[in-house]
Amino acid sequence: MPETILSRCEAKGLRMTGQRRTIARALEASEDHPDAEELHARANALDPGISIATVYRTVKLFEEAGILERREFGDGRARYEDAERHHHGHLIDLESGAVVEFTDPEIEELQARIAARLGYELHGHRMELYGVPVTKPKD
Amino acid sequence: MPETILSRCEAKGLRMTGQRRTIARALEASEDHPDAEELHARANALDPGISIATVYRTVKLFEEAGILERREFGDGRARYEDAERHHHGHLIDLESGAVVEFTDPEIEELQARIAARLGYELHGHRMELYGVPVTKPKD
DNA sequence: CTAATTGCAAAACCTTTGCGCTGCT
DNA sequence: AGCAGCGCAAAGGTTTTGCAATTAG
Repeated sequence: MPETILSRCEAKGLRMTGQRRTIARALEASEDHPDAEELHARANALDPGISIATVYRTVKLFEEAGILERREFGDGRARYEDAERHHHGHLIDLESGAVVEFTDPEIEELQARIAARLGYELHGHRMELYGVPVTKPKD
Repeated sequence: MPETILSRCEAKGLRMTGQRRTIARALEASEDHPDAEELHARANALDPGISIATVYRTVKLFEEAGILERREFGDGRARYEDAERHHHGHLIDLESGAVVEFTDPEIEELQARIAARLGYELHGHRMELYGVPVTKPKD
């Protein structure tokens, strides 16, 4: 189901204003992990007049709705990516800050196994392991 | 080789002042991941009069020397731990912020394998994978 | 003795928030 | 019409930095 960010927002019952739609489109078009300032620039390139405060409010809204994932790679700024994109690892160059994205067939399995062993599901909380939100293995 | 933080600092040729020695002792005594404010409190409990600015300058110094590892768990503050402690994963409760520390015999191996596949060593930079600095597999 | 280090306070960042005004629904 | 959302600017929290005084080597 290749749902768009917009359709997932609507499915969650979020009120979709012009600004939110534009920010959703900017995210949709992003293959990388933009921070708030970068996302602000990309959204304004599509449709000018969106304030940085609205970007912050919107990514927080989307993140709490499970549509976005917020990441911190150690440079002090939060970065965002579509939560539906296939889970992947991030190899970070600590000197240049470059982020190399990759997928590994084993990491998902290992992650699920470790999470199960640690009994994360007992908490009923969202958990993160290796910087990646934990999803319940095999429903 | 159970070297102390202090001895590793000396081995790296760092100028060890009274404040740095105290901060090193506070870190040595920490089994968890204190942030700057918490570390400041612990160091001052050992020997009062250390400013928060010195704590920040010292953890940055130690981190650049490879003695400490800086972590970000998503709450906006950086946290620090002894780089020599056995590598472990962090399962983070996204609601409470609690950090569950664990070791897994497979993660180290998987990490080394992925890093090698991605050719990280070609860059000659320090890299981080899954929030853990990459160490060269099998020298 | 000389250069590195410290404390203080100010500044620099990133992010959040209060407040009127705008504009969906 | 009503209320959520918006932009602006101010405030908040964490980390960094300029400067004069201090201290390590």
